This record gives sequence, C-alpha cells and structure tokens, in this order.
Amino acid sequence: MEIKFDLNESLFLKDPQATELGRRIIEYGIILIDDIGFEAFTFKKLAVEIASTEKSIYRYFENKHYFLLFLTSWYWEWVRFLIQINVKNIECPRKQLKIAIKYLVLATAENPMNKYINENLLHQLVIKEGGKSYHINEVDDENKAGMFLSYKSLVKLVSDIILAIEPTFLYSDSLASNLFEMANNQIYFAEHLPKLTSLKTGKNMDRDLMEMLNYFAEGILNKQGKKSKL
Amino acid sequence: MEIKFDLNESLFLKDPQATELGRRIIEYGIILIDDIGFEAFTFKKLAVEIASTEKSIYRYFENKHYFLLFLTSWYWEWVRFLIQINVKNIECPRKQLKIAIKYLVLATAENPMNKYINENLLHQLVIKEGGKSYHINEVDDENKAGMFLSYKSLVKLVSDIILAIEPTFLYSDSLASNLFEMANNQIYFAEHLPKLTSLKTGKNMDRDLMEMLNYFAEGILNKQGKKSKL
DNA sequence: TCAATTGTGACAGTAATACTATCCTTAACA
DNA sequence: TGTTAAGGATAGTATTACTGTCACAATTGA
Repeated sequence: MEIKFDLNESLFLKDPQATELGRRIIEYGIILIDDIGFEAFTFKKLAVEIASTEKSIYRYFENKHYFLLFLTSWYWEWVRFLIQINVKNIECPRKQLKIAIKYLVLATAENPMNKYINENLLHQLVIKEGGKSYHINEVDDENKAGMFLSYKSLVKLVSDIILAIEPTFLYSDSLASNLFEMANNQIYFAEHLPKLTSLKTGKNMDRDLMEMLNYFAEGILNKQGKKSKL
Repeated sequence: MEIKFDLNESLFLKDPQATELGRRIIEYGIILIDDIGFEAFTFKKLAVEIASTEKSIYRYFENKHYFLLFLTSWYWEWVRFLIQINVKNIECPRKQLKIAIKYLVLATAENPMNKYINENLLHQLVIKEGGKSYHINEVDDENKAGMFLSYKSLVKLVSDIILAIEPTFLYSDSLASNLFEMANNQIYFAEHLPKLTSLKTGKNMDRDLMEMLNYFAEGILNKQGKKSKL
C-alpha cells in the first residue's frame, strides 16, 4: 500500500512522491538522517547511498533544510490523517482527545502503510530533528509561503477538540501545540537526558507517556471544566 | 557589575569569562547569532566583527556548537541563580513555584547584571536556538561529559519545588522541564507561528505567559493535590 | 634584569560542504 | 520518427570548518 499527501508545493521543486528516484530519496534520506544526524547529512552522502548524483537530488529539493521540512510535513500530515479517521465516529470530545493523544504518541508504532517510508524511523527523526525545521532565521518568510501548514492544521484539529470539551478554555492552541512538543521532547529526554523527565524508556514508555499527557490535559481542562462536568 | 559562573570545563578550551578577548567573543557572539541565526554564524564572521582572527576564537571554543552550549549553559545558570535567590526566604512551595515561573519567563527583562552579556538578547537566542544545543547526534557522549549539567540542575531545582507542593506527584521532572520548554516555545510561536499558540505578542505577553504557565501547573497539581489542600 | 612563558595576530593551507552549470544518454510520448 | 524530460557524468566555485606555523608583545618569575 502507498499513501500520498498533497504537501505545499513550496516544499519541493518536483514532487518526490511521484517518481521512483524521488521515493528512494525519501526512503534512504530518512535512514541516513536518522543514522548520522541532520548536521552531518549532505545530499552528496545520500547520492552515494542511493547510487545517484548530488545534482539529481537538487532537482527535487532546493537544499537539505527543505528536505527536512518535507519529511516533517509528511509526518504531521500522517499523524493528522490517523487522528482524523480514528476520531470520526466518536461523539464525546473527551474520548476524542484521548484518541488524539494515543495517535500522537504511537502514530508510527502500528500499521506501517508505506512501502518506502518507515514511519518508525520518521517518528524518531521528527523527535530528534523536527524542531530544526522551524527554528531558523527564515521562519517568517517560509511561514508566509505556507511551509508550516501541515503542522498548523494538525494543531488546529486538536485545538478544536479541546474547545469542544471546554468552549470557554482560553489556551486551546497552546495546549494542543504543547501536547505535541511535550510528547516528542519527553521521549527524547527519556532516551538521552533522563534527568529531565519522569518517563522511563522501555516496553511501557509509550503507554506511560500517553497516561502522562492525559493526566496533564485532564488536570488543565478539569480546572475550569468542573462545573460543566457535574 | 559582573557575574561569573563556574561552567563545566568541557564546554571551552580556555575560560572566556576570564579575558578581555573572551568576553568580547561572548558579547558579540550573542549579537551575531541573534542577527544571522546559528546556521549562518561562523567564527570567521565573528572574528571580523571583533577585529580578531578565526584562530583566536578557536583557542577558546572547539567549534560553534560548543560555543552555543556555553551560551545556553550560562543562561540556564543565570535563571537558576535568579530563581534561587528569589525563592530563598519563601516557605510556601506554591509561592515558590509562582516565583520560579516568573523568573523563567522574564529572567532577563529586569536587572541586567553584566557589562558584556545582554541578557535580553541571550534569552532570545535561547528561545530560538536553545534546542539545537542538545538535539544532536553526539548528545549521549556530551551528556556523559557533563555538558548539560546546568540545565539539569535548573530542572531539578523546580522539580523539587513541585515535590514540596505535592510529594506523591509522579511527574515532577517532566512538569519542570516542560515549563521551561513550553515557555520558550510559546514565545517563539507567538512571535513567528501565531497559529500554534494562544499567546499574543505585545506589552502583556510576559504577564500572559506567566498566567498561562501558572494555570497549567495549578491544574495539573491540584488534580492530585486537592486532598492535601483542603 | 634577563629568560621564559602566554596570549594574540598574521598568514597559509586543506578537506569538505553547498551549491551551479553543461553536456550526454536513455526512455517515453505523441 | 522526432521531441521532450529525467537522470547521470563531470567540472567548477565560494564558503565552511577547521589545523599549523611563525612572529611579536606583554607578563611573570628567578
């Protein structure tokens, strides 16, 4: 099976999802960045890996930063897709939020849907390198060009669920974005800087993280929501 | 006035706080990174800026990554210092947490204490580039070498306050680190990706952010803490 | 007070990075 | 059968991220 997202066209020069070479760039690009890190990653190294040339990769992406942005956008689209289809037939918004949290934590742990995208590796990549896609000097220009639309729609989806739970809640966007940022951060900390988190790596990490995020979200929402719940 | 922190010695080759040139490297390094961003920043450009040479800067720092780590560590030490002295004579841990939140938000907005470090710019730098200091492939080695001790002690300080409020709380480390990450992130979003946050830029942003963080922290802690509060 | 050390600048050099340009081959398509 | 597009081969450039050597001035210490 294969899934294709309509990503913002500023992200690439030629849609890599549409050609054999493009898909190999994505597939082995993810593997290589995961392996050596985004700083050490170059199109030259990737070209050698897939037995192609630097120039050919430059025909798809202007530079490695846009490539990273493409990968993270694909990931965000994928998480949004998963949340959307799993939330569709649930009426209770509190249950919807639980489901959203579930899929933002283990988006990739189940049901790999693509021949050429390893969603697990991609999740690891977003955890480690995702922030670098928007912590850049050119953020305002790129934002104007629509390069962050995928992340914004994902946050909006969850923010709307939060508002359905508590329509007068003042911080729905912040809570939504923080759930994503926190999830990825706490996983990263657990794996590399364990003093900075209460999460422990291991078999139950995903489940524990889901519990933690639910606990936080419930606490924050109940504060104000008490009246509407009773 | 001047303040000097004892930072981990792995962070530099020669302590830049101790010499005139070292202090100029710090002063203009912060300005330059703020201006052009960490990716475009090079020791060559900084050398031109301060009318020195690339080689001289390399005598203080192995590379620009260690320089960033030095700056962020300095910042974390500074925030910890501020929280510590302002919390000292307060007994109520809930008030202590409020104070911690206050200083993590506007650490630098008041009382600039250094001739050669512009704490405001440094805060902006940490907001934009801070995550890059530990989202790197070498994180485990550098962690072993003690390069992240400053951030860890800061998180521990706040985590302990949280535990004083609610000794049975399971997520004190995660809540503490998330308060820092969230604060910086939400400011960055407000300034560059406003769809991702409920914060608005402007005169009241700091105050609003403090309120938001307090609201979140209280909600999360009250959940369990209710019994001990009544 | 002379010698040794330290800190810095001047300059040179290198491998890798981040591209850009040109040309050629092959496959596809019309 | 002629035309176009995709990709490979090769070359070239400015910049980056360093390392090495030497010279000089100021400080230190014996």
